[in-house]
Amino acid sequence: MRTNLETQQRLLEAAGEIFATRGFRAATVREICQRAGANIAAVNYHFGDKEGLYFAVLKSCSEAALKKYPPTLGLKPTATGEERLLAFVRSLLLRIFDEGRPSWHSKLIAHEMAEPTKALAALIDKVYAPALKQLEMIVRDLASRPASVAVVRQCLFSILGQCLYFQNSRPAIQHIHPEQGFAPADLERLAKHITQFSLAGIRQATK
Amino acid sequence: MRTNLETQQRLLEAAGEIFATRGFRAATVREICQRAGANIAAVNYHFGDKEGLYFAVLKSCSEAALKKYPPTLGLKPTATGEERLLAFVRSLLLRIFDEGRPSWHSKLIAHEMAEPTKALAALIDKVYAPALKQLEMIVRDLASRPASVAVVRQCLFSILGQCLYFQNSRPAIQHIHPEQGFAPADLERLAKHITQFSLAGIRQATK
DNA sequence: CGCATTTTCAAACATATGTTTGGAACGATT
DNA sequence: AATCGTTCCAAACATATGTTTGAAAATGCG
Repeated sequence: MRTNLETQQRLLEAAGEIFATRGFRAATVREICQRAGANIAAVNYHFGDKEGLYFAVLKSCSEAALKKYPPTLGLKPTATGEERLLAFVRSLLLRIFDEGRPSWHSKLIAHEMAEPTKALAALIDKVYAPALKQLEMIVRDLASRPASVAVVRQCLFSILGQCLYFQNSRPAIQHIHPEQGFAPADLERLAKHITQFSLAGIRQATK
Repeated sequence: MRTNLETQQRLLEAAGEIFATRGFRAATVREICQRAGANIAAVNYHFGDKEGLYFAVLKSCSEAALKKYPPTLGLKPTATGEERLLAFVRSLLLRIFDEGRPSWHSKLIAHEMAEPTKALAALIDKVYAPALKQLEMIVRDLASRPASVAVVRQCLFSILGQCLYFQNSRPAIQHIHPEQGFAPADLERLAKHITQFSLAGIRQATK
């Protein structure tokens, strides 16, 4: 009962990376098994079929991402709205630019958006919607005065859009601005910019 | 010499729609030919291979999008920076939410970002980079004072990100906010929000 | 019309890919 | 050591897909 779990684990690892880079459909079971050092039949034996493996990968990566960058963000209850916004933005950027599972998670979601599978709805409910809800609290807190649902929502879109841009347009960014780095210091600068930019935007939208 | 062009045209139409929804790899020649009412061999006869058809589609869709929403935006030379920003944002949103070729173009780019093909670099140089350059002029004009390259760039990212969010996360948006409409009036409201939000952000970043 | 070129078509081909299968190897338990 | 359930594996299978082919149909032209 050890090699069993080890093989499953290796498959999850290999599949996570390959699904993240190629998407569900373009990823091949053969490539996954080869990288995992497993037989071609291993996927069907351990996960039923390719789709079962994919769902398991999504589950595994979601949990890994939420564990490495927990929604609480390690903030004190006394943190100001601005601090919480910065923490939210920073954690999102860190997840996007991380190497390994957390970034797989972002890439998997990106692929789902471009070419949805049956897993999309559940993934949104489990990961995407809670993050939005959390951001909504922050924005309401930062608003100059009680804001309408529509205005708050537009601010959410503006903030999320600024962060996810680096997920969804990275090839273009790197092609046009090859000198732009994304080391931790760069990300911190970026997070601060997005936070300040959004703070001004929120105040403008709720003044 | 008539049916010839007609078949090529039908193939381009059908392929545009299918490549846009499924991406290059997941789209099948058979489905494209069926929708175009052409024989399976038509793609290879007229475009060499599937990739040739894909390149032709990209070219066709780029031209169609730039023709329907030209970079000049129909603005007077006397337009203020704010008007030009609004026009830029609006045209981008219109292209994203359009039905037909202009939206195919956006979707094709989105697929390229998620799973790049050999066409990506040329596509960026031809379409993406010029738009960025144009936006850069607007931002520099709106800055409170001469801004560094880095600050301007971050503002570009912020604005583009807000717009492209609706391209790259639409499934999530529609799932979480099913009541959110995207009729012309909604898009106008959205464009105004993004413009005002960004205006405040730019001023904050360049103060 | 007669002929050459172009275009269309049904079928076949070659390859890739998810899945199944029957048996072998393995590990735990008695 | 013997047995039983689990896991692994090489091979085969079924299907999907891009491409090719050779002939038929259509088209242009004198």
